[in-house]
Amino acid sequence: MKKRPEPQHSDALGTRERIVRTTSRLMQRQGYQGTGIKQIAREAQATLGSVYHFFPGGKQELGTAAVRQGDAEFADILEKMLAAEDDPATAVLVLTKVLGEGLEESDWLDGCPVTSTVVGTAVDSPGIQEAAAEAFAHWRALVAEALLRAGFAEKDAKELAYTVVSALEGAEMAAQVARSTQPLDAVGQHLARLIRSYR
Amino acid sequence: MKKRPEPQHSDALGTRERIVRTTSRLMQRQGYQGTGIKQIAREAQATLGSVYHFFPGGKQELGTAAVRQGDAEFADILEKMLAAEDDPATAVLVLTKVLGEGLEESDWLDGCPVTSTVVGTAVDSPGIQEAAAEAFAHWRALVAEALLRAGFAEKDAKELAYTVVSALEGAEMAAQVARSTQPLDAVGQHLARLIRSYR
DNA sequence: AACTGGGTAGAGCGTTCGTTCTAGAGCGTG
DNA sequence: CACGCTCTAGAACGAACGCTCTACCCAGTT
Repeated sequence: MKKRPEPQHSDALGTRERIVRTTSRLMQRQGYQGTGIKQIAREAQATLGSVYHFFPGGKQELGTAAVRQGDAEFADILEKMLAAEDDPATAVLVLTKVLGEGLEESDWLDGCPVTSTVVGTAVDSPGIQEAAAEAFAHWRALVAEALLRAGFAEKDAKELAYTVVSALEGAEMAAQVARSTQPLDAVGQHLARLIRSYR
Repeated sequence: MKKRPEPQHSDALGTRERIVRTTSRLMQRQGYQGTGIKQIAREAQATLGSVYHFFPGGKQELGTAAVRQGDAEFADILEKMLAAEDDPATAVLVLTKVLGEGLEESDWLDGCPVTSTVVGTAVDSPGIQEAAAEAFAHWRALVAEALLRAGFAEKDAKELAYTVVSALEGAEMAAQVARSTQPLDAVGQHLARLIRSYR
């Protein structure tokens, strides 16, 4: 009835998967409005027919898929980082360092994929904005869980999670614009200090 | 030789001024790529000829002018808020409240004009990215000055300024996406706490 | 009265946009 | 072998894009 070919070799992903990843990567760099469907098809080595076959909702559906892809990718990193350190303050500090390195290695091109995709789309495309809200809520939940595990009070954990995720977003953007890791470094130090002040 | 007509009535600004403000407002909502020059001309009640007369550099020049406009507008608010309170921690807290109110009143449409304009333009338009970097540095300097005035050590003031501006940016974006002032409220409380921890 | 130049006006250029549409390749099932 | 179905392929459409261009208005100067 159904077969599952789907090999995970880097270049041998299924067409749908290739389209989503390419969309996410392109919108991360050029934003939603700056990314064309024909460019996506070209770079994903797919055709327009395939793109509209898998995403009949057109560009908006591609955008939400890209946001969800970015959500999942960053949630993976976040989860691993928070699990690797017993102290959440240290985990956040390490995370800012890792984000800074990634940004610098991409020559300051690859910021937060969710942010770049959602900015400037709220008006005409509520689906994308919702997916982005879900992504932020998802990340916030991961941070709050880690704080709870470390013994923080529930109220403190939830409020700190808002600040941690917001500050990380802002610092990544500021670092990208300034082409410097300084915003991420400062935010890392201060978030660690803030978290420790609740122990 | 020269006369200065330039009345400051709301609708009687000079054409150039009208174009800049309209561009800034539109790019704040729709981003750089999502805003067309013809739309700018239409809404500014100017013609294409006038737009290219004042901005021969085309869309990129309009974008940088819009970013500088946003820079100046927010710097005004920031300066007044920091001057109105003796305690910088309180000033930041009040600021997050004000930003939240502004966001809610615009039905979550008007986020940071600099952020929305610069996201997704770094690749092809370095001028806009530079103007945005200058805006962030400008705001950072205002915050650092206020902290110095309040007696903070120079190193602490500068590092805190990075975190305050980055966190505000991130919180405004998060609030806009979540359609809620919660991110701004949490960041306001935590930034105040962080600043106070240095006294 | 003639000239000058900053500013206004918008038709039109070539290009790209998102989307639609028809045609066909490949393949497991009747 | 023919059928149906998923997926690939890309030409074509109308609309919008950024930008160029010529023409014109009109105050100030000579």
